[in-house]
Amino acid sequence: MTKSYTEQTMMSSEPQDSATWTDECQRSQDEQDMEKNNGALESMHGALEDDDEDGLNRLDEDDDEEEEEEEEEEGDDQKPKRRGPKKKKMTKARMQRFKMRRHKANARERNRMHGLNDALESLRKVVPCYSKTQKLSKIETLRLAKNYIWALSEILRSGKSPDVISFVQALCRGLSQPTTNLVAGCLQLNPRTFLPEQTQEIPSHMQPASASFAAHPYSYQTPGLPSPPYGTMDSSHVFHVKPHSYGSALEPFFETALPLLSARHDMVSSCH
DNA sequence: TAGGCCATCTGGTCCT
DNA sequence: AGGACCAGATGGCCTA
Repeated sequence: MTKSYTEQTMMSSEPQDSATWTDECQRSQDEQDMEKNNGALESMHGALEDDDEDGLNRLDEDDDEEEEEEEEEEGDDQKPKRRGPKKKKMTKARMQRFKMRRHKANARERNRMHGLNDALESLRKVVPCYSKTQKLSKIETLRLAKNYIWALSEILRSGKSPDVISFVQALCRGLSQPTTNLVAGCLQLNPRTFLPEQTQEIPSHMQPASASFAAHPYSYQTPGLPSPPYGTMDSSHVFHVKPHSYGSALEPFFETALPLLSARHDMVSSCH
């Protein structure tokens, strides 16, 4: 899995400076002690994932005698008084507990993200163009999945199977150029056959007149996306399509629901 | 080298 | 109180 990567980053990444944390602790001697303890905390990390409570319990006991010092009586009149709840003084034990909580929260967050990524990976597998070597990005996977769902539901709704070009057009709405190429490659279709000739806000292929599908009701709007490729269908891009066999997810679809691929070779040959 | 993508850390918020 | 979820920040890796 990503274990090795995780471990690498765990080892390499220092605890990031957060304003509150560093303000509170200001690199005190305690923190230096804590940094010495980082090794122990790191090794504890594995145990934490197994729901290790021992460390915490021990720390709680350690902290008992210091727990009650709420204080922080800013006797200093020079500084403006701070609003809000008074901050507890960061004792060594409290800091240790804080770090323990953080490590546990980090571990949970990692697990959560891994679960999310697993789900995304399984989504990749049921969406057209699954490839272990050329993985779709997360965002592209979601967009393609949305288009795929829409295209399939449109087929169900209309009761008609669209032509391949229209289907690919529907799949590629709002996708980046590389992903569009990938989808086309999966279908062994030349992207030029379904991409508009000129760049437009609303590509011509998305207009109902040019496609068997009605206009996409939930088409992706690409509102101010940071990177140019998103949502653009500029046919001036160079297409580097490496045709390969259909994705595993697509095969059953075309074999059962869309028996129109027999005409695919005709179309492809007519494109060249 | 810039930009895209990703994993991780972190603090905040909400919920149980 | 603790966990889940979220979004921002950060740094690493990869590619055009």
